Amino acid sequence: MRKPCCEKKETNKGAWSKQEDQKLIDHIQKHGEGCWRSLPQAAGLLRCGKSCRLRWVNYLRPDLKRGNFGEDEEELIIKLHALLGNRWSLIAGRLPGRTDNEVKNYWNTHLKKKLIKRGIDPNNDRLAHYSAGAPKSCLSNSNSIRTSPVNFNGDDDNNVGGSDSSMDPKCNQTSSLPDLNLDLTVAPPPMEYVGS
DNA sequence: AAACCTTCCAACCGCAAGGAC
DNA sequence: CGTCCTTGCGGTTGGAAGGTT
Repeated sequence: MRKPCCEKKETNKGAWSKQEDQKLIDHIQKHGEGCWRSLPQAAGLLRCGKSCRLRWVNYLRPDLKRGNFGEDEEELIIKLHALLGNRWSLIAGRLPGRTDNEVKNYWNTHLKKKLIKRGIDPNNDRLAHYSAGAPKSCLSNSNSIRTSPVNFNGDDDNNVGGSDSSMDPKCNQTSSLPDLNLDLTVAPPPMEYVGS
């Protein structure tokens, strides 16, 4: 039986206070990320490392974009989800400044409904796309996203098609799927995202 | 104005992968 | 090689905020 990550130590739960945020930011700015296990004590926080990591990754990181998703981002999420399924971290990895949690929430609250409106089953969008009835709006309306072969290789940790042998079989079908005409390379951010 | 309902998002939980020993 | 520990991921939940009656 695995021990809970926070043992029975007295740790805070729930929403983070500004002081806690500041402590975490200060500590990471001084020492960098890493060793989340020991970070709370070192930073003087009554939180478990997991909680600190989540707070940093999802909310405090300076490179986070935040704010509404653009249409390009929406379409990209939809396409990536059709290809990858609920692999939110991979999807988020293709959206600079977005976190897996943010993408997941956005999918569950906005995009699911959007797909349903389009007549696509969001739980089965992959099948829907791959069968004959894929709505044009999903796959062909990709002017904003360059069309070229899927690029998942390189030095990226999120190497999808490569070493990830745990990938579910459906993902391995990608090589035999119809040409989805997807480009998953990260293009330079559109101007609207630069400097805002 | 108040009660109730719905939506949204930050945070938690449990599990699995991978590295260290 | 097996076990333990840490990290990261995805699913789920709780509560605040906004909307409706």
